[in-house]
Amino acid sequence: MKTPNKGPSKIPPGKQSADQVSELTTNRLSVYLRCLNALEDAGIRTISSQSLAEQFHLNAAQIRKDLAYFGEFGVRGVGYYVRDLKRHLRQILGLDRKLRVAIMGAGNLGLALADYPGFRQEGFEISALFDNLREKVGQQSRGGVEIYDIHDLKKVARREGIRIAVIAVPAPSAQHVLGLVVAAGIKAVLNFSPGTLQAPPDVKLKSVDLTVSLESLSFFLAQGDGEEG
Amino acid sequence: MKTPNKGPSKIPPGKQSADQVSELTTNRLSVYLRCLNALEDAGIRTISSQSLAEQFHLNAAQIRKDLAYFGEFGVRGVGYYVRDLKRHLRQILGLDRKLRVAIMGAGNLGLALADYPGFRQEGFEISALFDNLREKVGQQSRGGVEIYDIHDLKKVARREGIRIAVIAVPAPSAQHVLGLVVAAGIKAVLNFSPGTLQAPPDVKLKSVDLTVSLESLSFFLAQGDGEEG
DNA sequence: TTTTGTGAACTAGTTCACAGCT
DNA sequence: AGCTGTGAACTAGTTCACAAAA
Repeated sequence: MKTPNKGPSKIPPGKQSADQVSELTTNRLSVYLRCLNALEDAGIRTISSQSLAEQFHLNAAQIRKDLAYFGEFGVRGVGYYVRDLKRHLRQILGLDRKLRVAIMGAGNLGLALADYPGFRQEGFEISALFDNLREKVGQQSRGGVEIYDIHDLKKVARREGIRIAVIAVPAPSAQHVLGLVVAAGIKAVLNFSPGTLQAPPDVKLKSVDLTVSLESLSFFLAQGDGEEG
Repeated sequence: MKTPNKGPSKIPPGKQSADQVSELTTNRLSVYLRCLNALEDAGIRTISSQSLAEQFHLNAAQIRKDLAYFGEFGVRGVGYYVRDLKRHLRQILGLDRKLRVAIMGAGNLGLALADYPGFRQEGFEISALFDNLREKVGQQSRGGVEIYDIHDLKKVARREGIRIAVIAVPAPSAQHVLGLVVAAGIKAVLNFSPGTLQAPPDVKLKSVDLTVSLESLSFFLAQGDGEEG
């Protein structure tokens, strides 16, 4: 037995044990889903972890292990049915329903994200932009996303059923805006502002720090310039 | 023995051993640098790893260990001199010179990134946008970044001394554009298009995958919805 | 035979705890 | 005394390798 910890109940076949699954694993599930989409478009019906790994430069054992956290989706001697596994992954990732997203900040970045086609796929819908500038409120993005006054966040979020907020405001307002988002009952936040934000423990905050990314590239270049001639 | 490779020479005090430093460490160096900037603005001259850790929710031992890869910057009994450590970090990260950046793709996202203020700080300069649409070439972003024809990448990159490319083109063209970037001799790439790209081993490719980030939030919400009432 | 699912081994990353410097 | 720098202990994550299923 592998789990001596958890009291009496062994986890049933339809597991969903969730908490002990690392974020690295769940991120990879997204990647697998994308691979499966490509395979299905190519007319492939069935795939082994081995060949999935080869085609997309992954590790076969890791794929199997990641999937095993959530159930037994494969068939020994065969592999995985593409359509089946896709359905399971979409269900695990919560993509089997429409998820509504608000973007905080209707500046350059916010407007770009509102119309970003990658956000539209797989069940996400950008429902609203929010800003505090009078002249922006009432306008809409090129793609047709309405800009609301940030003070109406709670009302609009409730009405539209918004579950995710994207923070694309200048760094100095980010913590304040996060506070408004949390107060509106939104539990999942994707933050693009640089620097660390403080969120309550029941709120999932994921940050994309463009400064850190760029500086990491700078480090790489500095190494190359220093060493080899 | 785990490292039978590295011959005799122990690394000298001015280390810079680079390769064996993990990316997690170098990413944290960026974070430390940002913290130090804040401290200096606040007029703090000296800081211990302990209080740096407390103020910014980090681990003191990890800070010390991260810094120790690159030298001995602290003073026992005192801590680190803020200004000094800042200078060292900027030098380690290669931020002690201007780094020129090109953005591939003058769509919504590319234009937003071109004018993104976070990119301008710490020695980065957005020198050019590139697109393949005739009507965009010759225009410029609101912030004044010129849009060039993507076929002139090699020429412009050489002339302007561009060291970093940001890929903000639609997913289907991303691999092709990466090829052009590599052919232009650019060795560091920040990719915003979803999906995996293949780059030669001497090119550093860092990807920001917005789809994966959003789906990770979706997973979190799905867990919450499933479990608790 | 093929390929999964998974314990065991391994590798990487983090935190502890303390010797030694100031 | 106070704090760094660092080996040792610990924790997390990955890969191996094989028994069991189809």
